Amino acid sequence: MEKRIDPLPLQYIEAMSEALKVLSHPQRLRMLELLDIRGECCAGEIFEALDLEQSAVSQHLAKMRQAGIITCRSDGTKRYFRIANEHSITILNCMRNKIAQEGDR
Amino acid sequence: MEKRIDPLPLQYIEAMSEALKVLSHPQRLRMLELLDIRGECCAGEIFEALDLEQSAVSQHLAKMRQAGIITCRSDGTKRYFRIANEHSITILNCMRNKIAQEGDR
DNA sequence: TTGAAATATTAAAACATTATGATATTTTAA
DNA sequence: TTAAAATATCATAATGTTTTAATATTTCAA
Repeated sequence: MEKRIDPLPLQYIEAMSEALKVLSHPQRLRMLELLDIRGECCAGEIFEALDLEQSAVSQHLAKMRQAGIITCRSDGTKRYFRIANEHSITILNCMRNKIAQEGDR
Repeated sequence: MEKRIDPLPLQYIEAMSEALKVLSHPQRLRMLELLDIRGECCAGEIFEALDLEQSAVSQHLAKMRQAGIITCRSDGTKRYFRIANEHSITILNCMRNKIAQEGDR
């Protein structure tokens, strides 16, 4: 992997900051972690497991879905969610490492 | 690297989301990119290169410094900034890859 | 077809962040 | 010591986000 020389176009910078903004919320991070651990969850499992409001969870899921961070499939009245791609996990793991490293000092 | 089973303590989740929140701003991302490209910049170089307000740049730099994303050293009346650790760059590169991949489709 | 379960949507208040202009501080050179 | 350059701080108006409670929609089973 080579070092990039040119700055990204502004349009891409905006897209990056949008994605990061979606990740930068404690409840959404917890939801993402849960999806990473369990693989797939329906909305009800999430708000029960994390003790959050149904409405809030639904809104957070919608936001993460719009940002392309998670995907969902329907099964009856339930909707199952999972992490959409490896980038979301990369960031999650990067943060885990960063936190772990800070804990070392 | 093994798959993590347990969720991070809430305190760490908060720290993660704080760090991501700081990164999730277009101007701050552009500043970070510039630092990645140039290695080190003083505040004046930054607001000139990116055509931003002096005051805004100073505030953004302070925020990134508090978050441990960048460091600075003084030289005369100037202050030189650089990226503090590899995690910030990892996230930056992860986002670059994500954006690049989206461009492919 | 109706009721119940699961999820989504909406609207408003509460809260947080950013941009802007003005002013303050720090450092050095004259 | 004073002036100028560089950066930082402050106050606040403008925006944006989150929470909450209430309501709406969708799906299936009885």
